[in-house]
Amino acid sequence: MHQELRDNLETKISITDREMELIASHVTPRFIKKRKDLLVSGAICKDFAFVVKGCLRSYTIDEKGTEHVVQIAMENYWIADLHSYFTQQPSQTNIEAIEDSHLLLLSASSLEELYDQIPSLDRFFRKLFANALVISLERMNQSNSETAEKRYTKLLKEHPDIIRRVPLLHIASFLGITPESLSRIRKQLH
Amino acid sequence: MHQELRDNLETKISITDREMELIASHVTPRFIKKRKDLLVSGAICKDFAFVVKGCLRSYTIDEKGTEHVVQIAMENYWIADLHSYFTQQPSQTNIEAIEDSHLLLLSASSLEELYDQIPSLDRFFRKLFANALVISLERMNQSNSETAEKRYTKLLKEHPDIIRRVPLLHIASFLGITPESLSRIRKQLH
DNA sequence: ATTAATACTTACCATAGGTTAAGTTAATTT
DNA sequence: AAATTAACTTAACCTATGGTAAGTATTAAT
Repeated sequence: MHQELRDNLETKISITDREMELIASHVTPRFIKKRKDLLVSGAICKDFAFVVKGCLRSYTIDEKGTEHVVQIAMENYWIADLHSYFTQQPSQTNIEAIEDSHLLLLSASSLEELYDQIPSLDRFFRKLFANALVISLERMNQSNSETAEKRYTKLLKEHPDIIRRVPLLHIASFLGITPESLSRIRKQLH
Repeated sequence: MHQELRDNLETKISITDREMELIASHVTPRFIKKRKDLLVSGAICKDFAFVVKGCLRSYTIDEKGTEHVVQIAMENYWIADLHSYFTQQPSQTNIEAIEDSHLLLLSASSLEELYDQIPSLDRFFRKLFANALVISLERMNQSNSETAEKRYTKLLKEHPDIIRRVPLLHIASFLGITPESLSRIRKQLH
């Protein structure tokens, strides 16, 4: 269970056995059933979740009641409402399991302690956030420069796993279009 | 000239005089005239630029030759093509001064050295990238959930400085619409 | 197995924003 | 200060995507 986390950390930093024990002692395993919530908007996002197995989405709900998917996280991804997590203010975001999922939860206070005891964790998350930022800016740019059809075909090519495992209505929302539009786009692509 | 940078670092970490001297020795001042390029696509993004004074934009150009503004940076902001900077691969992005600007440039190799000599810089950039990520995800979400008019009025309210100092055509592009559309929106708002 | 809920599709009409084109205003350069 | 270039506006028309509604298919619950 902790091995996946260790492997993930070791993609960016090196970790000693002692350090890993310390990290493991701060992390809480959590199983969550499909369609159950890890976070509901209004609550404070207590934990940064590392996905050992499964699939989750974070999303907001606008005034009209429409959902907007912010992030889709599968194995070896991290998911949270970072704004709420960092500030410990109420979340605007919901996080829900798309499949039965195994998570490792790291609370904000635990992470603060770990930053002080294992300085390379600053480096790990510096790299993690920098990567995520590059991806987010690229996604924003695509949203401003490409049609929904191109965004879909690009996602299909680069993340076929998402297309396979995530319901179309959530993919549509992630792409910023309605399920009806994505259905039409798919049809045009035969 | 280095004081602005020190102040910026000290919003997130504390810095000793010795550390600041070391940082200063790795940083290159650069003056850039309005409408001149700091980075052209195809080149490798050598430097992370801290804006002491002035205003710049990063943007991509699509197949049709249309520009898409990715980032607008004014005083105390950092700007670069992060993907190119981290990987030292050719950039897809251009960076251009919107006003005559004073910058402090930090090369990728200098930054690597500094990370090893001043561990708290990992923490500084961890926080910087985390903040930027939160903002980028929020911007993406707005793009998926709000009309161009709402996005404009929100920008007007939260960043009146941008509206004042940046030409409308670049603001339009940043918002993901054409200058004609933004002009129409402005008219409707009287 | 049946029922109920969730996911997906289709079609028709509506609209925000894009495209084109022409003009005006403002900022630079000579 | 004239000339040039960049920035902004307006209007008529067009298109990608949204909204609504009704139906089918799939998955989950009883």
